[in-house]
Amino acid sequence: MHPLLDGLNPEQRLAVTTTDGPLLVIAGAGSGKTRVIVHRMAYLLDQGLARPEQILAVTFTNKAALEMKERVHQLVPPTRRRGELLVSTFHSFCVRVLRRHLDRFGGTYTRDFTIYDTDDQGRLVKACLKELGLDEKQFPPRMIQSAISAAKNRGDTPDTLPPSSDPKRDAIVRTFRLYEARLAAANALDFDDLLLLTVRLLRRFPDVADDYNDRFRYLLIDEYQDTNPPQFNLVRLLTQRQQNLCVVGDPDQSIYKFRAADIRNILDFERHYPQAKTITLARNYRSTKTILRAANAVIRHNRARREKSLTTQNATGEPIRCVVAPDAEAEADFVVGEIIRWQRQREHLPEADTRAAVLYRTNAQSRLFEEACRRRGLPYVLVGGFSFYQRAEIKDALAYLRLLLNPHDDAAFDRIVNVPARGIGKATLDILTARASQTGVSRWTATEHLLAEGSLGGRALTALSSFVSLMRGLQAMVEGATLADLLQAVVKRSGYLDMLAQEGTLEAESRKQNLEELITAAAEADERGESLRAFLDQAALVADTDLLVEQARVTLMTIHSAKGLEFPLVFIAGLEEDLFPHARAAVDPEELEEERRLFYVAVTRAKQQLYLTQAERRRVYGEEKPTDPSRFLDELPEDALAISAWAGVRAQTASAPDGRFEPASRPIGETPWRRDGSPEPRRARPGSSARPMADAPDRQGFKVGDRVEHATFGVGQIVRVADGKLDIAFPGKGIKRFVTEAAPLTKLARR
DNA sequence: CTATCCATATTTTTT
DNA sequence: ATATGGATAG
Repeated sequence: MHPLLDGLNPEQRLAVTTTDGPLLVIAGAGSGKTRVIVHRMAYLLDQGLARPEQILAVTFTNKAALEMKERVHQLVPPTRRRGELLVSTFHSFCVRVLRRHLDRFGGTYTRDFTIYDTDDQGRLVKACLKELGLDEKQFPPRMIQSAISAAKNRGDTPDTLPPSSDPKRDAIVRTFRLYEARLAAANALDFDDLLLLTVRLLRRFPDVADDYNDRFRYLLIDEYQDTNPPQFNLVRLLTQRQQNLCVVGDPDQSIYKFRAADIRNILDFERHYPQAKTITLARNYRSTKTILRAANAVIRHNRARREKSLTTQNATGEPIRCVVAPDAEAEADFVVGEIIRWQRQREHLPEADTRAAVLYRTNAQSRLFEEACRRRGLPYVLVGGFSFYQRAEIKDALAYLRLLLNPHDDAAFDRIVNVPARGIGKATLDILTARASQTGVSRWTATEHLLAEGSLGGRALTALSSFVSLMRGLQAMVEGATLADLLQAVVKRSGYLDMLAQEGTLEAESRKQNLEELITAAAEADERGESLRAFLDQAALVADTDLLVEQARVTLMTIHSAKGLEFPLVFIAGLEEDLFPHARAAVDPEELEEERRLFYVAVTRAKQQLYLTQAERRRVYGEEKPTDPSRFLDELPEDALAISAWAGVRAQTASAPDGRFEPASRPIGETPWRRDGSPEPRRARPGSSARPMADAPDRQGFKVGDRVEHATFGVGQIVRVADGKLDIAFPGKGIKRFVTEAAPLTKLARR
């Protein structure tokens, strides 16, 4: 047998070797679909069916792309893969195409376009509403924003939408029109545009489409159930000349409807490609029988689905443990305590077999788990939330760079024109806005016009012209200087560093450190020979999961971020009505089914042991409210659970004599953790937060709970002191370990 | 024009 | 509980 097929089951082998024509691989959770894609690519290369540059593989995140590429490289000797194997996300691929060909349109858009992220988009929508005199209360920007995005993904433009007497529809259409005009004036594309314009480009210029059709002889699409209409169109356009298309996905794991993903793409694949062969991978290699049985039972409650039941030869495994905690803090404490206990029992095992994940529905839940981890000194990595590239100072610095590359980037302009404050206030900006919208030019051009006319008052004139000369001076550097030097000049000459220095707060210090880290990243990009353009593209398109540290033994993330990942130990937290399923989803039966698929995804992340937790009370908008158990809990087979009753489980809070926190809740039948028979003291009141772990201070006087500053990572909190090593949690960056003597640390005052 | 205070909404999920 | 935005004062 061919060595690349070794260790694959018959269906997987078939999926790897059926290389001719369209192929649909319905791959259940944990059925080794990534493995199939990887081996398929390796097989194509090995058999000489394609050279690397003739293969295009599309994954859901850049991280997955990198990993997949690496795995192919491991399977195929370098001699067989001269040329670049293209594995990327749809968005990254489209940026590549557009950077090459967008000029063909001739109009306002050029290949120097800027990418507007969700944040920029939101600001723009707000500005448009304001300009149109529409009330934000009546038409929430977020709602308008998603309406515009939905319309775009349906293929609508402001012109195809008829004027409506419904004030809401009317507001949407008018905002949509202005929004598109402003984007065009700024030579900016939002995330949706990246896909839409690529489709339009390939349609309008058949020679370009032909080029790509000739180049890519094999197309592989992962997570096909989450493709949206423009992505589908793109796939269509790339398979005009040949249909060596392999799509892999699981309809039961479709969880991105809010992003316009259309599950029909995968359900109707055989209709779209009549020649298609279909292979189903129904054997699960990941989870225990118990976990899989639960997953199957849950997903069976969805009506709109094709029946598919996964089987496994794995062990039966432990029952799924369900725990009700009195409140969310106790829930987090319990989870962290269990992780510690579980990992201790497995100290002798390889690290990969001791990894744990805490999954939750909303990012807001992450904080509690972070805090619990810190209290217990458990190192963790947080995925998502406010990632590095979402920090204000990082976005500010990048906005300077964006403006240097594209002066018409209005979002960048607005972001930094008065940051740091240089005397350009509301009045001046209003004049600027008026001029820009009257003449339909960018804010930068409007500024130039205003300055040239000399119609501005003295103070505004000085302020604006100093800004313009700052940018011109920096612009002169763009060609010659390295990225790192350019960035350094930006933060220095703009006065950004001075502003931070003047603030003198810890917060400002930490921001400064973040900027230094960005400069380090720029220096690394310099070493890779990356252009400023590539650096900014990457910053706009990185997903939070892309930054995930694989080695972390504990990962906190939303279920959405966990798609495609697996862990021996998984906790699904917050199993409460209105949280999971989320209140906004529970009203619509279709959305409820999507929530259930989300739950299915969460359950199937677990390999060995699964915990489901609920908090009996949870703070919502600062107010404690009682919760109801999630309806999903009722959908699990009772005999797969460690407890079956959910109502009325009320555990007392236990606290250990040495001040450590113990889980405040436990499954029925387990004795509370207590060393002596003393009456249980009440838990610290909210507000006076928990005492940190009472580790002995080391000889430099660093204690758990101290706030410290590190030269590179900024301000953090010590979470563990042991064996001459310090674990320090840096907000948003996870926990790093240092050797006490060597670490460049400064102790800071307690908050 | 900037800084500060107070009211208000805010929580799905992400390329 | 916290972030944002508007109003007010300096």
